[in-house]
Amino acid sequence: MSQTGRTMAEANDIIEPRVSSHPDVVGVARPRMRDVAALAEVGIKTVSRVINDEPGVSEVTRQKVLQAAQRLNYQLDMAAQSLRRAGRQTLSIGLLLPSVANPFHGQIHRALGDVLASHGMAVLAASLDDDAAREEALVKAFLRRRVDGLVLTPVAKSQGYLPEHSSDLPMVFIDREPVGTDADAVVSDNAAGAAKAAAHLISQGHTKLAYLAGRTDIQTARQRRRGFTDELGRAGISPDTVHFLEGLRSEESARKAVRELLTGAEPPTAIFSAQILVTFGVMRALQELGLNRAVALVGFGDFTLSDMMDPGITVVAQHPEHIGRVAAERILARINGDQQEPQTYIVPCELILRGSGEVPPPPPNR
Amino acid sequence: MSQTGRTMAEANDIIEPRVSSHPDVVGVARPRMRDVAALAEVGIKTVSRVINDEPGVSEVTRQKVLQAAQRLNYQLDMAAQSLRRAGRQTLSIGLLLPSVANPFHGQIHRALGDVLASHGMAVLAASLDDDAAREEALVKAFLRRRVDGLVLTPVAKSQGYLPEHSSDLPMVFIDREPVGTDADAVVSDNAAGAAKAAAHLISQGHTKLAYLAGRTDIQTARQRRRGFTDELGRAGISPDTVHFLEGLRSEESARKAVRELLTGAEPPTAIFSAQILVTFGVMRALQELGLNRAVALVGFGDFTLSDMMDPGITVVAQHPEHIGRVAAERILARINGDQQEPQTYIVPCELILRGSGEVPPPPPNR
DNA sequence: CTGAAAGCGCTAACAT
DNA sequence: ATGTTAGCGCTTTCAG
Repeated sequence: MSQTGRTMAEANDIIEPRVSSHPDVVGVARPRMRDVAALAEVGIKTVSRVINDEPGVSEVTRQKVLQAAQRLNYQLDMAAQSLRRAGRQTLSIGLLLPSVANPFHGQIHRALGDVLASHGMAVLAASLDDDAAREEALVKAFLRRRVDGLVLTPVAKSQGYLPEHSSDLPMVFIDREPVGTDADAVVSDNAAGAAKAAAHLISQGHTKLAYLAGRTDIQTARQRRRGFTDELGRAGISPDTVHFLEGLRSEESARKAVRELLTGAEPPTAIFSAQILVTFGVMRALQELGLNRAVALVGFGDFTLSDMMDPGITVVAQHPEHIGRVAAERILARINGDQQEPQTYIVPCELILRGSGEVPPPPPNR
Repeated sequence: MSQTGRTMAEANDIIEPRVSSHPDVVGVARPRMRDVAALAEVGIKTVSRVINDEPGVSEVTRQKVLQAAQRLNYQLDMAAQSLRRAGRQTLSIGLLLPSVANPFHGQIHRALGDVLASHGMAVLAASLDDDAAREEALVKAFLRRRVDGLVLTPVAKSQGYLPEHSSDLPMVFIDREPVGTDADAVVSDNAAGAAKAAAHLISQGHTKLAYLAGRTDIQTARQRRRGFTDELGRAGISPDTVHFLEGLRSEESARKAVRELLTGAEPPTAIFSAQILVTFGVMRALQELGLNRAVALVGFGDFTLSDMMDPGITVVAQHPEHIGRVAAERILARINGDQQEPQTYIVPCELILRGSGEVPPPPPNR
């Protein structure tokens, strides 16, 4: 009655602490199922059944195994498990964000992580920094780790670098839609949000508007611009009377641009900022010029303390928790075999009035 | 000359696309080293050598293998690799934070992730929400995934739940020191930072101070309080003249507390807030009471737009990037076998003057 | 209800 | 320089 080459008596008496093979590290190697089986005096498969909550084990045996596992502080090795298991899932997904330090994406991460954690799934997170080369490298790194799925904010112009059979790998794009690949996407309703901002400013009586934005090469920026200009059209405002200042890559460049805009000819009476850093730059410029209560401002993207500004900043708020939650649901569905046609899920934006967007235009006289 | 039971000719001609065993998923299973070996007409070990950049392969063979790998879009399976490889490392670490949505911890995450990524290591991140039960559960989940190390912000009163041989698992605590476990820690110099704040307010002539804080049961809060009171002692200010309001668990409770404080008897002329949400509450209360330019404020913890407030908020800034970087270096060192005595690494704080801390006390007359 | 044997994809150790 | 074999810790398959 030998068990894996060791009698039961031996199993109880002789504990051979395998020395860790780690360089410079002395210590006892972590126990394996064999060790638990030996201690519980059962076969290894019975341990496997107990650990995995499979049926077909008597309660007595179960308890014996659980006690042995506890005594040895046994922890299943999921890597080994997933190597053999049907489906071969690793119960992990890869998350690629512009930066985990960015509050907007941090909130997405949080919501997504919570949903996935409740399904026993782990999240591997990495920051891209709008670096297309990194995007490709990190996707490959995640593939080597055999993640069950990928959730990413694409920065590369195209996701054509993905292996042809990428359809095998569940993927959900967030914030931006993919290019050159067909996959689910979860995005804000950028066009409608920007349109709401335009409509709001127009409803306050403004006609001399300015549209300020950052990068123009990303989809979200184009959608916001389209929503804004479409609304101008609906309101019968000629785009010629609107200042479009784009390509503002930093808070500082936005600040300078606004200073020039407002001290130049035909200054606008209301500003829409399509990007959060641009919004910060606009706020600075208005404050410096003492125009914060004289020029209206609506910003795309909410932020902490927006209501503490003078005046409070009216924004088009995105809902990162919502985006994260939907992305989590989609990736889970795909992992579980959902084969429906890839689809883009649109999360609505919300116009939040706080004062800056309700600054009226100056009286028409003179 | 058979290769894994298949002749070379067959290897080239017959491609047997194993069907994915995934439920409802049709598709070709990802290629293994065997497949690459067959295509390149070499042994599997040669493929292993090439893929892992091991020496002892002729350039010609190398190229043959690389081409085959590329053609099949081969990606190494790191899980299988780590199962057999010496050292058995998974090249991943677990990161446990209060919340990945918290900007302070997001910045730590970012810095840590960058350093680790440059060493080919992945980061599994999870949010704890100050839930001790979650801490333990998530640590175990990470252990099952065989992370090479753990970086965590402890919330449990003690880390005694860790397996006895936890010394085998490299661990670095951040923001707070561990209890009941001996491990490296990387923390802000909370005491010195709070002392700087106190010294600054006192140097501005304030003697009627208030100390507001959140939870009192965490180490960082106690250290800040100690630093603050120690400085009072050095300056010869009796703690009896100082209001200590602690246990303010939210921005709102801080706001209310400050309103009562300032409308009550013996109002302070300067406030130190030991926690960022408390700082926000204080700012709100001061603004509501119209006292933002009349009562001095120094807050512990920097935040976006702090300089845009009226007045700018003087803060004791922590350096999350620095904390993250040091934590990454420590966990890497430990993983690589560093056996030195566990140590606490203290990252200095910086007092940043922006106006609110430089509000002078009211003139003594009356 | 239980367990022995085979094998997941890979690398270590040892051939050749 | 290259290949063969065993085995990492686990689950599958199949036999009791």
